[in-house]
Amino acid sequence: MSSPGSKQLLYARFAEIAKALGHRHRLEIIELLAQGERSVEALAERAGLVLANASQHLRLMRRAGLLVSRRAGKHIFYRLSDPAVLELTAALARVGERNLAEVREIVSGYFNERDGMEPVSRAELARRLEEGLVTVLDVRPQDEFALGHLPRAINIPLRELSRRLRELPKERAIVAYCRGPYCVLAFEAVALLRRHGFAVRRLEGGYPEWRAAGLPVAESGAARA
Amino acid sequence: MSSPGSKQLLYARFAEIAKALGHRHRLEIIELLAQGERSVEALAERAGLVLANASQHLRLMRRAGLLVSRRAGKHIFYRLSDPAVLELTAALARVGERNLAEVREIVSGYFNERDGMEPVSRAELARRLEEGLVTVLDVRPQDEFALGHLPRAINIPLRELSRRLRELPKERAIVAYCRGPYCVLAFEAVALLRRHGFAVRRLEGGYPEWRAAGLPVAESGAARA
DNA sequence: GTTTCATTATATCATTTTGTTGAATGACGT
DNA sequence: ACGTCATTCAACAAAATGATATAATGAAAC
Repeated sequence: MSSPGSKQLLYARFAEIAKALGHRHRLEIIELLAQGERSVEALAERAGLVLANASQHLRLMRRAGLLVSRRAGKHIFYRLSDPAVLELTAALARVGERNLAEVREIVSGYFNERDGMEPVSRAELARRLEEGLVTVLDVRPQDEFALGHLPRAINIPLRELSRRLRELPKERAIVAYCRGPYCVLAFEAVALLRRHGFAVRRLEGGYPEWRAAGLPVAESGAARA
Repeated sequence: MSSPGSKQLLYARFAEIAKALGHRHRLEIIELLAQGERSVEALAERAGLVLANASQHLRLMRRAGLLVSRRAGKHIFYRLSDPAVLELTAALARVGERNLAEVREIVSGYFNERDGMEPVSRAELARRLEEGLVTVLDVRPQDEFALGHLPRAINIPLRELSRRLRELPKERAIVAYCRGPYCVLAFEAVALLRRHGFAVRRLEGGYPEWRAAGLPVAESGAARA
């Protein structure tokens, strides 16, 4: 070919980005960062990695252009470099769901067993929120809720849910959400609440998808260090 | 976490897909397959790989769900499993262009040097095609043209272009295209034709993007083995 | 049924990636 | 300046990946 290698160079860079996505733990870190900026330590703890290992993964993704970091005091905070990163992981998931039998089995097995109902679309929830007809339940950990959440959402982390059921209304519709399409928290919450007779459905996607769609969000203002 | 590992399984699968994209040669193979179905041998030759090596890469991508294969006679033909694969590589490129300085430099260096003008958008070309005001030039190799091309496009492979200039009109606008956004053929063609005084611009993206947008395409009918 | 030939599988080796440990860096508080 | 602490770097072993040569497969042609 007469190509002078510019394409080769570009594709080498693009391949690096793909490689940076090509690890279970790194995809999980991206899911966490989609909730908002976090320190290396917080990410390591949440992802179940030792600090140095998490640091390695983060550095790799930063070099690939997926993440950016900033220093604040003695902590270093990472965040997604660009909303396009979320589109990228969404495209990855879509290819998987449509072309890998095993993925479809996991989804229909585990996830549909917890919630066989269709999720509530973002558009529908936005409408019903305006009408004030629905209680929105955020089952993520408190710190993630603080970084940003749906308007008027109440936060009951999944692990506290069973002992805080009285905070939820029985006569109103509830819509639960968490980190994203493959986050198990909302599925578990829906299964638990249904067993207790609540009228609960799950939101399509999670908080990052809601925000990426340009819908209104709220912040607790608290954690912004 | 209380998660029973379903998410881990899913993310492991998704990571495999990303890994399958994480190699320069494999991205190039995908670019080629975006033009249409091809045999292992044809792909190996076009990508500059030895057969066994190409076969390995293809198998890997098939297992990841990016490709599917079918047997026809003694040849095995691969193709993209899903249009979502193209969306995935497009998302990859977008993250690269927006977040890697080196990518921007290559694009503005090599590519913009050949064609500093804005490309013609697909919508605009579609409109001007209906009005019959434009000559569409496909500079890909003949066999790729045969697999599908823009309506009324004429095919002059780049390597024949300089000795077939008389086939092109001087007084009409020309729009050139090739395999996709990072294919060098159309850039080289535009540079060459401008030097010879033709009024030529480049199409946004290439044939795969045109077809993915749902715009009309033509086939030479020839190569369909 | 044997031969042919495109493709895939296997074996091998060099290279890269991953995870761990412990040391080094660099900003902060005293 | 000094110690403290979060993060990164460096060094290692284990695992994976990539490329090549060669063998095996399996459909097609005779």
